[in-house]
Parts: sequence; structure tokens; C-alpha cells
Amino acid sequence: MPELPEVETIVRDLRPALMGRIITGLMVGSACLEKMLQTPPRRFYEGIVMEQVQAVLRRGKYILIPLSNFNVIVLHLGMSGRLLITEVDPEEGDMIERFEEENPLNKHTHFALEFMESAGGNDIAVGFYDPRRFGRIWLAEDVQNIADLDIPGLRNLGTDALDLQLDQFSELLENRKRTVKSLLLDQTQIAGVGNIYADEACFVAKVHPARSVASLTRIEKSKLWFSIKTVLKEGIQHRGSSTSDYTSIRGDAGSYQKKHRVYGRKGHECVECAAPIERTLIAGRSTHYCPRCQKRGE
DNA sequence: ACGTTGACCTGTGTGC
DNA sequence: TGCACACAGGTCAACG
Repeated sequence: MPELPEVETIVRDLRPALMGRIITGLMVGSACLEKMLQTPPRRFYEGIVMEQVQAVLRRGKYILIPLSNFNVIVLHLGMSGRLLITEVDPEEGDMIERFEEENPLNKHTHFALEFMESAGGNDIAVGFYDPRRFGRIWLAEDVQNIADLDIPGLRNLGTDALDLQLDQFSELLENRKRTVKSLLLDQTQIAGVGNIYADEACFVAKVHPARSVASLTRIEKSKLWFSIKTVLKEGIQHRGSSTSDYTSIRGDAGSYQKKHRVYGRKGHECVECAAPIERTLIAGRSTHYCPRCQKRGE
């Protein structure tokens, strides 16, 4: 589900809610134990309990939560993962217990963190809801430099799409045979772009997603670079795309799906030329484009 | 060095 | 209503 704009929205909401709070509890469901939690639960618990949240950061589609003991909680939401925040009335007793019993989404809430009140507010819990269980959770220990976290996927992560400069982007395209779509989705090259925003960026740049990157002209390269930035920033402004699962930490939907130009619009009229949008498979992923605005040739 | 395919999972929508 | 099938925002490994 979540690509850069969705994860960025989550991080921006989570940051003020968690900053300075102390972690007091942990809930790990059995489904989570098997695959999702990548650090042994006892080690995870001992590495976070009574530690204070120092920051809430994003790298590509990963969420990082550095703690006062130099450990870092790392989260990846996979396809269907959501973080949901619950404020707890102190009268109601143990929040993790309540979370398990009363949360309407509890069947797929496999993991939760509990935070002590700060500055007089109520205690809160953050639940990790993930029906498909592609999400992953790690604890990186004794992290001296946040830039070299030893987590698979993060270790080889490319430059964050929002930080990518045009000259860097052009270099990534040099002498490569691969398709534009597969390059945009490759997290080791560009971090944060997923299936929706790859299609949207190609449309805005008027580039067919099956073109080889080597075939792009200098002007097409810079248009594509600018289009990536444009659609990601638009996505953030609209608090993400909610086409099926994604919601914010308060459970509300983003609105960028209403602005999609091609993604999920198969058979609908192109917003520019009214030709019907087509859907095909490129790099194994569902890909949407306008056959008239995005020519394969040249 | 590529692309493709299947695996990992559950839920939802469609067509018969 | 039931059933089969296609499809879903991500990543990883195996194969050709």
C-alpha cells in the first residue's frame, strides 16, 4: 500500500504524537512472531522498554524511530500495513489489553507499542494493522550513525526520491537497458517510488513506462525527474492515495486517488486527450498509461 | 544485467 | 448464495 507520500504522511502525524514519549509496553501477536518481527521478541522488548522517542524519520518507505539508548525501531508497512494510534482513558486500565479486546481491527493488529503520557496527556498505543502480513519490524541496536543501519533493504537503499538531484538521476539512467518502470520501482536506485507514483510520473512526463531508459532524450530525462518530484509532492499535499487499504494514523483516507491521471483509470478517458487509458504488465506490475500521450517509439 | 515468475498473505470484487 | 478467479500500494529469490 504505502509509497513515499503515504509513509511521509504517517511520519508527519506520528512525530508530534510520539516525540519525547517513553515506551512502556509491547504487544506481539502470534502471526507477527512468525514473520513480521525480525528481532527476537525478548531482545526487542528489552531494547525498547522505558526508552524515550528521540525522532520519527522516513527513509524511502521505511519508518525509523530512534530511541534514547541508541537503538532504532524500523518499520516497513508492506502492501497492506497501517499504523493506528489509540488514546487511552486512564480509567480504563491496561491499554494493550484493551487494544486486543476492543480494537475493531484486532484480528489483523499483530503488533502494538504502548507509550506513557507526556505533558499531562493520556497514554497512547500505536497498533500495526496488516491483513496481508507483508509488513516487517526490526530493532537495530547501538546505532551510532543513522545513515548506515544494518537492515536488509535499508542497507542498499538508493537516494530518497525527494532528495534526488537531476544530475544524479541522469547518471542512474546512463547505459542502462532496463525499462523506465522497473528503474523507478527499484528501491536500490531511487527510494520511495512505488507502483502508483511510477505510473503517474511517467504520464506527467509523457514517457511510455516500457521505454528503455537509454532511449530517453535529455529533455525526457529532465521531464521525468521533475514529474517524479511533482507527483510525490502532490501526493503528500493530499495526504496520500487511498485506493484500498491506506489510511492515516487516525484512520482517515487520503485524497490523492481522486487526482490520479492514469493509475486505476483503465478504460477511462485520458485527462489530456480523452483516449482510453490502457493497463498492461511491465516488470511484473500492473501499469497504466495513455497510448496516445505516451508513445513507445522515437 | 535484464525480465519474468512465483512466493509470501488475506481480502475484495467480478462473473458465472 | 456459492464458487472460482483475478487482483491489490512491496520485496525477495530463483531461473533463463
